[in-house]
Amino acid sequence: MVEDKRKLVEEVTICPECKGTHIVKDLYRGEIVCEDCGLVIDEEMIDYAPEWRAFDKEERDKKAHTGAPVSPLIHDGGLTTEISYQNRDSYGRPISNKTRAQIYRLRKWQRRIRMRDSTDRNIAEAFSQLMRVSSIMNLPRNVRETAAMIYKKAAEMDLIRGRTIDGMLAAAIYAACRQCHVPRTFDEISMATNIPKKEIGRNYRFLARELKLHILPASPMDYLTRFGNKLKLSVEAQAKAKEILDQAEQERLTIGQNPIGLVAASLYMASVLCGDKKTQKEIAEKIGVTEVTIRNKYKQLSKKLGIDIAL
DNA sequence: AAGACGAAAGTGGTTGA
DNA sequence: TCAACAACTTTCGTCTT
Repeated sequence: MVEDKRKLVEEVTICPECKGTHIVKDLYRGEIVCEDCGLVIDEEMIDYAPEWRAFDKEERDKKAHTGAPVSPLIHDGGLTTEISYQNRDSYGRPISNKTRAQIYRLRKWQRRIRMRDSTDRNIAEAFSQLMRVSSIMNLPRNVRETAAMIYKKAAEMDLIRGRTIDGMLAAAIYAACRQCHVPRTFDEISMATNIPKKEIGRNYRFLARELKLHILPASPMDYLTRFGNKLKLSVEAQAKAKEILDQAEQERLTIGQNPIGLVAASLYMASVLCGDKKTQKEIAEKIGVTEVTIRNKYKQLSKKLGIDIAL
């Protein structure tokens, strides 16, 4: 089940930073990394697979983007059968107890089969959306699979009814990212799915409660490399930021704090300390918190940790 | 003029009576 | 059920480089 997620990359063989040759593709985090110095060479791994899934030839033919489109309007073609609740035969005569019991069983199965159909359709719809979104977000395979599992379970427990497929899927993706320790922010998922942050959060809490997902609170560390890289911060500055976070965690300053805000603050401090300064505004924009939060957080950190970043 | 600062009011969620 | 609360955000006027 768990095979080695790190594979050697053929194309890039020499690290531009340290000239090392141990470049690995980390499928787990969706990054290409130098094992010697930790430089993330590329985090945007392109997925060339089609955005749809097919399980047999017929389905493949249907889903390929050539040929006539499948109309969403002809789901079941109106072919489901209703079994009447009046216990009378087609001549209007009452029917015997024995046949009545039989018909009762038939009705029961009919209901079950139809319900299966509808949740299957729901899941199929969600999965094609999942493939689209994970392509946009470059989600690693294990996250996609986790998201699919979470959604499937939710659908089978009938938790989707009354909520939108896309909304619940967004929450499942968020949960999967957290569970795999490669968290994305509500903002990032919101951008990719067009679902408001509010709704993702609400659905996520609902899912976590109903499915009893034991997900640990996200650590600021989980965001560090991704955001550090996004800001194009130097390797030293990223190491410095990690140092600051480590210290903060030891001093128990991180509990009950928004990990995103902490990462933003630590990156800001590190950027100043290492002479690779980024403005509060730039960091705020890239990471998705406000300048005010960065300010408050870094003031708090520098005071409690005794780190002076006088300019 | 850009960047940093911080006060004040608003937001959505949690908690505890 | 509702008010108090903690953590963040938005907005905005002011200071600093």
